[in-house]
Amino acid sequence: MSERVRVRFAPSPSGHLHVGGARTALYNWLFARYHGGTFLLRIEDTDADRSTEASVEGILEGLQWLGLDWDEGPYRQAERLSKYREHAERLLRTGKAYRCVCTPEELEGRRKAALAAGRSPRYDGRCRDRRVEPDTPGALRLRVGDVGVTVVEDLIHGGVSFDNAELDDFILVRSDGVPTYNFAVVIDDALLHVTHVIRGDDHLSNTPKQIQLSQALDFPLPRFAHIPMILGPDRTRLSKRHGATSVLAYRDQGYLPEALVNYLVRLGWSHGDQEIFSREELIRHFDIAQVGDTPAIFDQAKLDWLNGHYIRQADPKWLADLVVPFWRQVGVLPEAIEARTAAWTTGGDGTTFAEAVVQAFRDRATTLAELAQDSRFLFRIPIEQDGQAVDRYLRPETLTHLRELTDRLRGLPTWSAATLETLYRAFAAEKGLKLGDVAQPTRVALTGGTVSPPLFVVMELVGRELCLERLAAVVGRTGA
RNA sequence: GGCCCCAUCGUCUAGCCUGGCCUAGGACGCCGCCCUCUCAAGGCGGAAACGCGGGUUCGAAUCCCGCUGGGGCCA
Repeated sequence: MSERVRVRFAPSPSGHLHVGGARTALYNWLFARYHGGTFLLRIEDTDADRSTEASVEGILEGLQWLGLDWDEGPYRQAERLSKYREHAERLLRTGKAYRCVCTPEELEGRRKAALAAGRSPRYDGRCRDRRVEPDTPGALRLRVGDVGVTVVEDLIHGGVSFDNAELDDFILVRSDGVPTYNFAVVIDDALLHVTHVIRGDDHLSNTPKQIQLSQALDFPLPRFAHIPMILGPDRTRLSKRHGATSVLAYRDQGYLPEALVNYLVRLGWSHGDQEIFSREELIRHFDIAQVGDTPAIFDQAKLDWLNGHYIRQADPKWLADLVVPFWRQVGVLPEAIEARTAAWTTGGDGTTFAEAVVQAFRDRATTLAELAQDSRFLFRIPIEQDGQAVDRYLRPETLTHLRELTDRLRGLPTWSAATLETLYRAFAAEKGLKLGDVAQPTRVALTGGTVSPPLFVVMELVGRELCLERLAAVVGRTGA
């Protein structure tokens, strides 16, 4: 490829950045980075009724979070209206386009009639040769020949041909002066020197029209790559009713951007058997020609697995910072974290309290939200008791043992996972018990449930003071 | 309705272009075992797919046609 690659992501700001759009952006971004080209961003906001500034901001935020940095833009179509007008006038002058004075109501009526009569609901071309005064209001239509075929040379689908007779004289500019999608896209892609149009499959049917238009305008044709869509579990186009589709919603649930990127890139593309890709590897290996042509179903379970993987791989320091807002969501305030951090002396290897927590809990969390929820009992806040666990593990005979253990814990010289384990093992051996016979009841007393990281790590993290308090509450004694 | 796209385990996919190496490979999920103070993580193992029908060929998941099914675009 001798020409300098220029690609674009062109969302319309009528909603959030959803995972389908994110994948399209990602493929464009990777294509640009692989070729050392330019990735530009364009906001398709000609539809003022449906476009919102909040949506623009959300889209930019989502892209930034995913690490998809753009080199140019964001361009806004709403600020480029004069360019569309200019080229519309040119088409009108050269006779490539004509003014159509049919009203929307008339068109709708004829469309219905055609459908009822079993004919195709295409525009019948009745204004094509009608002579109208230059300033007559009305829509602008492209004059499309009805012989021959238009072939889309697609990087993913190969040559796809459309009968020109199937194309009608589509509208370029509505009677209210607003350019249509197909018109604005062609103008902008040409004016911005876009070399490759990488977009969703749903635009494949629009492409012959855009090719016709490019030719009428004497614009060079970009290359096309129409990537298959992402579907929901019911095999229909992914939408809100399939649950979270917004990129920022995944962020807010505690997914890591690298996990989402890794998941999305593999949805429709593969590189042998490799599942995990660093950003550098993606840039090195991503080949648009390797993108498959079959639609893919979004699978939350696999995303969860990847997210868990990335959480386990992540630098604990970085994770510890990320988890703070999630703790807040489950009622752990920053002051509580600060207090624990200040009191945290064990370890001595320089790891902070939060880092130690992350290391202890990350093997069993798929999201940061889950990690925060699982670890909230470490703080001095009311904890939920699992009634079944209490009934099962905190029976009178075990409480006797816990009472004795409490006394020994109070006198333990050094409060660390290692010394605690030694103490517990010695106690169990002395009483002829299995470790689990005393470990599980202790776990229930401290955490409220039967599931946690290794007990002695948990005890170290909870700290002697709070451990003794919670044990005392359970064995029915006060005063630690 | 017309046109266009698509069709390998439940899901993501390798293989298809350039037929034989496919007893169809990997991953997620699921099931089992190991590890073990619980749950995970990790390790090991298992069940699980070429939509159907015709061709072409010595031979087809791979090429061709049809059907069926799904998706999309036209409003």
